[in-house]
This record gives sequence, structure tokens and C-alpha cells, in this order.
Amino acid sequence: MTKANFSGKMALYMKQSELFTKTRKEISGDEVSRNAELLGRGGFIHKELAGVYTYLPLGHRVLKKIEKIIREEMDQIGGQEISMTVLQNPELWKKTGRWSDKVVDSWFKTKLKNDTELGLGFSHEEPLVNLLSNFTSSYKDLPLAVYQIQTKFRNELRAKSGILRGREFLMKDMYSFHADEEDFKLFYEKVKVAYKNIFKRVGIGHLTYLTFASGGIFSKYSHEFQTLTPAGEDTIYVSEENGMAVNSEVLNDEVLENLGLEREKLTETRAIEVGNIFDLKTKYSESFDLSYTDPKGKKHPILMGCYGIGLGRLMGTVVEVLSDDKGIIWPEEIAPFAVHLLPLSNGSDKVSQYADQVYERLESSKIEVLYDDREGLSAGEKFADADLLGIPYRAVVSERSLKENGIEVKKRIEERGEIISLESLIKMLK
RNA sequence: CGGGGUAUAGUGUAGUGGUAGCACGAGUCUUUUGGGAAGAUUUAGCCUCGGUUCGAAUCCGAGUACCCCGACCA
Repeated sequence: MTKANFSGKMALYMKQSELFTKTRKEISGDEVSRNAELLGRGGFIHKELAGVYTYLPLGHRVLKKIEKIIREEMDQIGGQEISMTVLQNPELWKKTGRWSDKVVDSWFKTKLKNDTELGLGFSHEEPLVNLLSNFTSSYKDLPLAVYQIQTKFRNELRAKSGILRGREFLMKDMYSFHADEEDFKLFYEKVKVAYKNIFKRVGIGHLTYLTFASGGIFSKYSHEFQTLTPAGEDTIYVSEENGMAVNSEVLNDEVLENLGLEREKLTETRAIEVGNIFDLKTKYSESFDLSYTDPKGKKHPILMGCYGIGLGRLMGTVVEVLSDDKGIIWPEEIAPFAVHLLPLSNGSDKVSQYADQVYERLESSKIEVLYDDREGLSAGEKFADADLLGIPYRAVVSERSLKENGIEVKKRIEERGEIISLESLIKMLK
């Protein structure tokens, strides 16, 4: 049984026979949501507890790609990435009153051996503002945007819908700091563009609307990015002609007039909140005396904005929106692999040898490939698995394709494929 | 947090008080191979605690977990 001869290089290429997860035809009856069903059956995720999921190799790859897109877009608008602690000092949160369970009911709290209380971070305004008060004091230090991609903990009363609402989840949270309102607004608009890019790149741009939502006590509105799907928790009203939407929680005549929308032209629909951006004014900077000195030597509180995206939720939303009765349909930029290589060898050495060659060529061309080198499976099983896993391109090598000296390539979204040469395949995927 | 439901093998399920069964999966062998293939064989289970009973997967009580609806959700 000793067989420590893995093919290695799994970062880019993977042999399916070495992938430790397996697909399933059925999933536990209590998973009802589409994302949990398909991601569970495909072996992308594994549930540990309600609202707590492990990301398995395939799911981890998708998550990392989403993370990469978000990082690129945040860096693009000047975000500086950091990594704050999960363990939270209650003293900081007491300054804003948010340590209280009556104010924030989603805390996970724990204790040191000596009984000192600690919290697990559900958001990071307090520690970040406190941190910056050590560094930021002049108008010359502004503007500033800081972000992190990190696991958050929220003690939700009800976790639900697979990875859409969990108790532990990866989140990108960015906070921006400005000398004045004008500068804040300028940056806020940049974030809107960056967010639109993100949702477009993960493949749900066409279904995602900038949505006016409650601004709480700080401002008139916050903005949510809502992706249309019946699986959504929120009800929003979409204006197709304006390309925007209004959350039902703020829909009234005054708001409609403010936004120049007509009630009759709005469509009510369910949607998932995949992103949220909002104005914090000086709430946190005042609590921590985060201020700057202007050129004339006068002190002012720093203005803040806050910008969040839940990565797991985003991944779940993609699955909710982009799938069919056979499985997931990953958009190219976040698919776990670019191409799924399926030899239908029927014990034919010619077929498996050629498939090995194709695999090696894809490897050397740095194209991410999942090679279904499993033996003894029927063609039907391989096809069904390929459809479930949802890799954008399926490349079949078989007696049939070899007769035409090629590989049968089919997009996941297409019914039929075509036989092309290895060189054309490489070109297509490059 | 209010309401509803469920808990039997790794997974999906049957089993209303009397020998826990089936399918999938996994292992071995043979035959198959373009849409989840066939046979043989092996493997593995009643959420926890307490009660009723000669006897409990089954009835009763408590607990726990999970799912759904609602509320909540900077």
C-alpha cells in the first residue's frame, strides 16, 4: 500500500485519481439550498457545524481565485492590505459601546485562563481606528485605505442557506480615511467601480445591482450590491432603465422622489447582498480621537468609510445563479481549473497515452487542468462528474476523437463539442 | 429568539413493541465501457441520557444536533 509517488505540482495541475474528495450522487436531505447541495455533492465544501464549512481542495481553489480578484481590485484603488487579529480586546469595543451583547448580539466571546474576557472579531472598526491613531495625525497622511481578507465570526441566531449565511466566514473588509467629505465621496465612487469590476469578474455582474439601503444613523443611505435570485434573503425593487435598485427596507415615496424613480417602473425581486459600502462619518474616529492636523495647525476628526464583501457568500451566490440541473457552471476566472481532461480509454493504451501527452502539454503551457485519470469508470460517470464540477471546458480524448487526430472540446454551457487539434486547444485556453 | 419538522451504516432510506433490511459508496474478483453498467463476495448502523416493559429503532421524559418559516442582521 505504500505509494508516496504523488504527481505533485497540484497547485496548477491535478490528477483526479489523487484528489482526496469524491463526488456524490446525493446529498444529506437536510441541505436544501442549491449552493450547499451542488458544492457538497461536488466535494467543494464540507459542513462541520450549522453555518461552519470547510473548504476542500476544489472549493479552496475557487475561494482563492475570488480572493485574488478582490485583492487586485482593492490594490488598484490604493488599498493597503493588512491582517488584524481575530482575538479582540474588549476595552476597545467598550469605548464605542459595542462590547455589549445588547448592542451587538452576534459576538462570540471567550476567556483567557485568568478569566479575562476576549471576543472573536465580527468586524474591525475599533481595533483599526485604534491602530491608526498611532500612525495617522497629519493631513499629509490622508487619504488612506486599509483592508484585510480574514475570517470573521458572527454568532448568528440562525445560520442558513449553505455558505450564504455562516457563523464563520471569510470577509474582505476595507476602511477608508479622509480629511473631508469631498475626498470621501471621491473614494466612495472609486470603490463602487472596483466593486462592479469584482462582481463582473466573478461572473455575476449582469445580475448585480447597486441598491440603496438603510444608512442607519450616519447617513441617508448605504449602498448594497444585490444579486438577483429567488434564493436571496432580501427583497429589492429594481429599476432596469436606471440600472439601480432600492431595498424594500427604505422604499417610500420620499426615497423614490430623491432617487428620481417611479414606483410603477420598479420590479420587486429577491436578491442576495454580496457587498455593502457605507459612510461612517466620524463615529469611530471620535471615539478613539483619530484626527489630523490641517496645514494651519488646526485639528479635525477623520472621516471614514467602510466596505465589505463576504467571499464565501459570493462563491455561494455564483453557484445559486450559475448552475443547471446537472451541476455548477463556473465562470472562467474563478473556476477551480481551466479545463477538465477526460480520457475515455476503454482500456485502450493509445487513448491513455495520448491523454497523458495532452496533460503534459497543458502542464508545460501553464494551463490549469484537472485530469480525470481514474480507471474503470464508465463514460457516463465521467461526464456526470464533469458536469457537476462545472469546469468551463471539457476535453475528451477517445477512440472517436483520435480518429480525427484530436480532442473533443466542449464548453460546460454548450450541448455539443467539436474535435480540434492539441495545438488549437492550447491556443483556445491560453 | 418564536413557530414547525427531522435524527437508523460514509451517503440516501425501510422498518408502530419480538432476528435491523435495501440501495449507493468503499474493498476483492470477473465481465463491461460515449451519459451515473452487470454478476459474485466482503465491509459497516438505530444521536445522548433516563424511564416504561419479559423485551424498545419503535412508547414516554429530558437533552443535543440539523433543516425550514419568521424575527434579527454596520
